[in-house]
Amino acid sequence: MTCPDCGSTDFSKEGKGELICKKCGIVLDENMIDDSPEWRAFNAEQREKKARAGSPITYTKHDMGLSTKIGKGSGELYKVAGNKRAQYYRIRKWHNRLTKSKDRNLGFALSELNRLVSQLNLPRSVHEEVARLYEKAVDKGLVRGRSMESVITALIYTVARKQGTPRTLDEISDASGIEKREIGRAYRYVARELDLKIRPAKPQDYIPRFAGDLGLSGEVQARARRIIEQAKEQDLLSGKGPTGVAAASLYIAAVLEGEKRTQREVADTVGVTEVTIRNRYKELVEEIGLHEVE
DNA sequence: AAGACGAAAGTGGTTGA
DNA sequence: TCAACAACTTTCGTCTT
Repeated sequence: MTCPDCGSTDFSKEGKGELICKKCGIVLDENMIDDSPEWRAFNAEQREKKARAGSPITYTKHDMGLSTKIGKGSGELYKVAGNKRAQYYRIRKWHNRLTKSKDRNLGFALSELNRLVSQLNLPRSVHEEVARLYEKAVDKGLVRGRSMESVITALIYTVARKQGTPRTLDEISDASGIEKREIGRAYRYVARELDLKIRPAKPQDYIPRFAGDLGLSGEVQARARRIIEQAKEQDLLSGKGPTGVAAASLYIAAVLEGEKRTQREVADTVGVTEVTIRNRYKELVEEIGLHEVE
């Protein structure tokens, strides 16, 4: 940022809550929120002690921010009696080997997970859960013979759906660059092995996101939800793709609420074709008396 | 001219023998 | 492993606004 007055880039936070240009003295911002701690520390030890928040324990860091080591450096083990020493060395060697290879795997996989989560705009809870399950999958040796990426993407697919923020296979495939077929395979395999109960995605879960993408109001969303509810009561949805249903109900709701979008617009953002929208839409209009349009 | 509609043929995935 | 099947897509011609 540059000073609008003199073009200088040199600023100081004079006192608290004000941003001042060092060259011409103009006050650029006031009433800023002061996020520095209210306590003072005079050395590293005090800082450590007074800080109330450290980095949280998290599965998204491969060692949860903590890791185990047996004996620090070379000196530590001399405290152990001579005859046991060789044994401890061996234990340490293997411990290191095991955790190193697992760490490398996890480190790489989790950075990929990071990338995908942010690209797909998934909530933190999904991120955590996937990281947790991935570690479990590694421990069970499920990644062998499959690429880490495919397992990660499969888990994202599963968890996102389970937590009510589903992403379509297409979206995940686009973001990860992995074939839908491959994701599907890994997904079934992992779900079976890890004993994840998965139910088909609910059309409702797609509503908020796609409505947002289409710039539709809350009324339209509520309307779309009601349409889906009615359709479900009449058993119109079994076997139908949830995205198609979501798309059609959004389309109808938008028309009814006077915020019409074209079938093409809806189809493109949801990722189905106009034809599918039309088919669902026809069924819905027929079966539920939706003639309050005029 | 753009959007909506629908028929027909093609595709990928599930199911049941 | 194979064939049958339903859902969905692609393509394209026609109708409506």
